Amino acid sequence: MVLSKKNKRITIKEVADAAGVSMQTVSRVTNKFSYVSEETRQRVEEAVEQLGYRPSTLARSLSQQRSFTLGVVTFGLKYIGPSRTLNGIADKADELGYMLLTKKLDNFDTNGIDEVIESLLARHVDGIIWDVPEVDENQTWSHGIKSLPVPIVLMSMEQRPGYSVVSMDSYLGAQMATQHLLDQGCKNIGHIAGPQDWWEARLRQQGWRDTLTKAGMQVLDRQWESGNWSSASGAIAIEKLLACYPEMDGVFVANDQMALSVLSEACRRGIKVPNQLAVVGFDGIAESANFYPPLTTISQDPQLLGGRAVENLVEMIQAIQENKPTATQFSLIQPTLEIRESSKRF
Amino acid sequence: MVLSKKNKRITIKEVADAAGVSMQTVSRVTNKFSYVSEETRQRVEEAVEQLGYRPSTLARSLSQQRSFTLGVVTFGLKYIGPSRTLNGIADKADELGYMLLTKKLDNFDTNGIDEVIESLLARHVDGIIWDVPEVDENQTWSHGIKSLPVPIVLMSMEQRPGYSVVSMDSYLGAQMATQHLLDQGCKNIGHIAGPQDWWEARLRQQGWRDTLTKAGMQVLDRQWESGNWSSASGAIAIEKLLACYPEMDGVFVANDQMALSVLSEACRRGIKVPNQLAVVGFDGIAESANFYPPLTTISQDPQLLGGRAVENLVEMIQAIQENKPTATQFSLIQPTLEIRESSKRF
DNA sequence: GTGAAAGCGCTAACAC
DNA sequence: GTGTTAGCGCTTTCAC
Repeated sequence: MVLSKKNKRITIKEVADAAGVSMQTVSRVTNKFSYVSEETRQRVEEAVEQLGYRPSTLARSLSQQRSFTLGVVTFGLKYIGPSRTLNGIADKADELGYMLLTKKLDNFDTNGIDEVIESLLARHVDGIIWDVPEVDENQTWSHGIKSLPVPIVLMSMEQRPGYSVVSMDSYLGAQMATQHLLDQGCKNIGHIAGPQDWWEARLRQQGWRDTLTKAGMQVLDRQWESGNWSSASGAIAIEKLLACYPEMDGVFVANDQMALSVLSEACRRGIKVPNQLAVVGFDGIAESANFYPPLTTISQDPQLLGGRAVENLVEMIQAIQENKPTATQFSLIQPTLEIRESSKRF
Repeated sequence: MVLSKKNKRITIKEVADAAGVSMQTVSRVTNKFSYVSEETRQRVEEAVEQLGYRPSTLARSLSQQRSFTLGVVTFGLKYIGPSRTLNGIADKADELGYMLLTKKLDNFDTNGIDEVIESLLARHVDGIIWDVPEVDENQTWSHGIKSLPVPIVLMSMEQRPGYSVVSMDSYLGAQMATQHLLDQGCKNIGHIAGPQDWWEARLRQQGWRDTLTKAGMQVLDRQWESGNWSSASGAIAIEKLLACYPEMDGVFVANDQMALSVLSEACRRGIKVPNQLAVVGFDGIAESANFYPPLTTISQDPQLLGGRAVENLVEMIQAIQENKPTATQFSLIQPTLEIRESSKRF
């Protein structure tokens, strides 16, 4: 294959010349709207066809000061959660006529943030979706980005004034999970949490704790352990928990990957699930329905989550275009309880 | 938050005026290279700092006819495999100074293809990575894209003249898996395949079949079933297989998700893994180490796969810049056998 | 070393 | 309806 640098783009000017009209007229034809006589339109369309002309969105972006491109910053794309969200973002962006410029962040160090944002702005994105979980309270965000020239939607964070945020209601989900275990007659409900510097992990733990307290049970430190979301860490956590809290008859695990290890360990030790130990996970990954036994879980819809973020962002972009004030929103997406055999005692 | 349309960008001209130099000189400073007197450089840098000037990559792309942006077209981003590959692509792109314009394809209908490619070209990507599995032999690709103005790297496809392709050696992996089962003393080795219109699914099946044949065993139709990669489909497949091929003492499953269901079903029926049924999966997803029992699998490194695609693409881009001929490459990435308890009979 | 002019491909604003 | 002019923000080329 020999591609030469010379492989020149057909420009609007060439089309104009070929059709014997001005560039403006060609522009009018390719952008629909504004009237052009049927005859002229025909001639232009022919020229376009013949020359194989494709308008340059890039040039248009520069001239219009609008790129119809959104910047998306994600974290941990190699995990299933974030990529499902990205999938939701991509679908909705497509639907609304935007493309995605994606960038991943690998660690939470503050330096990278500016750089990432700059690289997106340099390419004139119309808005930014920030899907990097907040770790270590306020460390990550709130940082320096006081005044961005484009709107931004933050994902999976606490509500904060001046920003649009889209999050899943982890606290509610945790309550639903724990209450479900109580309803199943569990008397000693443990918890395997996510990394404690993640906001969502803390929320899930709090939901568990509060629900037990409200039910008049006390919560001891030996009743919970934390992992790092991975199955491997779940395996370690459940071992410790079984040792420290042997009377445990139900456990709420902060994500499905870790719950998988709980089920595996139960199998290995001959602990009967759900009768000796009822298990509830969180996330609702597709595979959880085929764990053994099938896992009861708090199911969230990342498609919806990502879609909502795009909707909010595009709303803001449009408001700016029309010089209206942009209202920030806080969207809390509700999870649902998916009851399966791992917890069904009756 | 009130963002106004007026939120103007600082341009190179403003910096030039502030520093009392020409635009050209500012450009020389921001782009390093080419000499500028130390004194002038200082003044310019100060002005840049003070005004908060950030060069517009967009404008530069137009003027240089080079965007340092790669287009990536993926399929099934919601699954873990494709997103791990995307992750690898993102990492390497970052390393080499490119950004990613991502687009997802949802179905294999040919119409969408042109449109997707056009939308990338309209934004002047320097090259394209096409990570859409080939379904229905030749249907998807080979199509109309006779002559793209930019280089492209195809992923997970057969070698084809005139194109650079990066694929995993599924055939080899399948052979390794099957041979391993033979080595463990299995006499009746079944297979759960992926969807038969996927190239990789066919390869994996062929590797299994050929290995058995070479070992002097015959392969009957009732020895295999196919699913659609999902755990749910794996559950159905293993049920059928157990019914039709009851003497089966080993099974090679085309991906880990489906293998999960095999393990679950075995557990449910009290079939001992690996002694009554040895199981080998494919992909090496992180969770497979925490299945019960831990799954032996053919592990592939999507990070490496994606990275290689970017490397090849960037090489081609650079060759074009330097007006050298671009050589196409076919890269086959080798998988490895990860032996765990699900197959370890001795 | 530094600057002026032309151009990348398109559209907004205003003429006619 | 259609054309002209002047940018969008930068780089390239060629003077000086």
